[in-house]
Order: sequence, then C-alpha cells, then structure tokens
Amino acid sequence: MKSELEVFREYVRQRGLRWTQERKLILQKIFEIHEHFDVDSLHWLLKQNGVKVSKASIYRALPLFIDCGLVREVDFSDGHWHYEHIYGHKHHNHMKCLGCGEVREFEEPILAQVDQRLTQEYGYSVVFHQLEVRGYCPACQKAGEETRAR
Amino acid sequence: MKSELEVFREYVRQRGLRWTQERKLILQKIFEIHEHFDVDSLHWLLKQNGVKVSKASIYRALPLFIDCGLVREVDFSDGHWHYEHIYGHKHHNHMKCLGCGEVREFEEPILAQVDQRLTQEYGYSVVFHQLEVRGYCPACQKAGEETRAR
DNA sequence: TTTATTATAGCAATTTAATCTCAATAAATA
DNA sequence: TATTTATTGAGATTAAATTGCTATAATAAA
Ligand SMILES: [Mn+2]
Ligand SMILES: [Mn+2]
Ligand SMILES: [Zn+2]
Ligand SMILES: [Zn+2]
Repeated sequence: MKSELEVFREYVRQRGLRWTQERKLILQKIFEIHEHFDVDSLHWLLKQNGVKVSKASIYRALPLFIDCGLVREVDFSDGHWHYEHIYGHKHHNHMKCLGCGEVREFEEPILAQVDQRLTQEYGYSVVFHQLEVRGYCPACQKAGEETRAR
Repeated sequence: MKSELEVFREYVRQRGLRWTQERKLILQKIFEIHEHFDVDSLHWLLKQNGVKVSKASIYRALPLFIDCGLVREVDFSDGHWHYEHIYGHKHHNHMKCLGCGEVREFEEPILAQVDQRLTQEYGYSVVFHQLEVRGYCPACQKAGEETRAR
C-alpha cells in the first residue's frame, strides 16, 4: 500500500499543486496522531515539536487532505470541526456521551446496506456517510441514577 | 396529541422559565416552515410577517426547543447550523447532493437495530442518532457524465 | 388589582472559527 | 541558473454565535 505521503504527492502533481515542506510536516503529524483532533490542537502539537507552521496553512491544507481521501471531518457538535486520518483505516462511526463527552468508535456493517438501498431506490451515488450517535455511557448512566436517588 | 405550544408551555413551567410572546411567535413560525431553516432565514421570515423578534432571542430560544424535543439541529456541513421541527414527525435522515446541494429525506428502519446493538453491546443508552449521507443525485450524475464526455 | 420579583428581550459589544489579502518566499521547470 | 507562479505567514476581515447590560414584561405575592 502506498504511504499517505505518496498518495498526497501524486494528488498534488496531478493538480499542478506543490509538494511543500509545510504540507509534508502537517500530514506526517496527522498520521502520528491516533485520535480526533482540531486545528488548534494540531497547531499546538506541531509547535511542541519545534515545527513552525501557521494556522492559515493548516486551514488551507486540510481540504486537500480531505479531497484525496486521507482525512475526514468529524462532527462533534461543539462549534468547530474535528478531524481524523482515515487512510488505511476501516470506516467507523462515533458515539459521543452527552454526559462526559467521551467518544467511542464502532463499526457498523449494516450501513453498507443503507448506501446500497439509496442507490437502488433513489439513483443516488453515495460518496460517504457519517452516523453520529449521542447518548450516555455506562458510567454516566450510573452517576445519573445516583444523583436522582438522593 | 398535545400541540407544540402546549409541550413548550409545560416545559417552560416545569423549569421556572417564562412563556413569552417572542418564544410563542418563534415557535409558531418554526412549525409553519416545512423545510430546513437556519437562524437567518427564520429571522427574515418573521420580519416578513411583521413579527419583530431579535436574532439574540432566536439564538436563545432554539436550545430550549431542542431540549424539549420539538426541534433538532441538522448538519449540512456548510459552516453554520440548520434546524427543523421534529415534533409529530417521523425520524428521518438526510442525503445531500455534493453537486447541486439538494437535500433529500429518507427513512431508514434499519438504524433502530444499530441503536439496539449499541445498547446491548456497549451498555450505551442512546438518545438520538443522525445519519448524514453525501453523494450525487441522478441529475448531477448525468451532468457529470456529459461534461466528462466532451 | 396592585406590588414585588426576576426571567427575558433587545441592542451592541464581544468572541472565535474560519477565510482572505498581500508581500515575500520557495517549489517546479525551462 | 533563471523564470514562473503556487504557497506561506502575518495580520486583517468575516460571520455565526454568545454575552453584558438595562429596560421590560411575565409571574407570583400581597
Ligand atoms: Mn474516529
Ligand atoms: Mn429533514
Ligand atoms: Zn459519559
Ligand atoms: Zn444534485
């Protein structure tokens, strides 16, 4: 399998864009992070590692990474975008606890059927889907019960 | 079934909040709109109808409507929130065309199974889910083929 | 009905994520 | 090496959303 850097390099060439140090450093860092991140935390992390890259460059690079399928946006409904690298990873969905904010990932093979049905029934060509689930994790349910019992 | 106004009135009483003209007018308008809306369009619509309500009041009222289950946020990934009234309506999901932006609603009974599985397998108590699908509608697929053929 | 209490409205100021402008720079290529 | 031009970084700008403050109106108490 091609590395993420190779994938991006090809993408960049095909479009007449440029393979820059900044883009390389940002992309490398993104694939070192094995959690969800936002622009701020990514920028801070790069800084920690002595890598000087402006937020503007991060904001400009992310759409490119997304466009070539290396990264995706994740919606945690908290007012700004989060991201994760997806290249080389299985598709998954998120469950976020409304109590503590913990995010749990899960696979859901059934959703492939949904995409299929949309294609057959409506003639849609599905590019991607995202299922976001909200609820309460076991710990927060327990905490809630105890509070109510008082 | 209780009307949306009654539902909200009870909610407001239980919490020691107040039943105001502004909130009533906003809520009424929301249930007259049978499409997705955002704060701007709602505000503009109210204005058109000679109803003077500030945007700040709309911004402050929406979380209340959401909290009592009358309204929900909808994510169209375009930089700001959209909303729709849901009280008295079946749960549905959205497919948004990446070409023309058209939003199509669809029901998907299979997703109830997903919620169930999350409860059984992870002990999660699911409050809600939202499946957002992106792809190309039949019209935009056709347009794309023609462009490529040239 | 009148008075007292306090949540809410409106307005402007503020916050903040994201985008944009522009001069300097560095990547591609001839 | 010289030329072309996409990209960078810094700060300015935009726009959605939130907040502070005072007047007001909704509710409860008298
Ligand atoms: Mn994830
Ligand atoms: Mn809808
Ligand atoms: Zn939790
Ligand atoms: Zn379309």
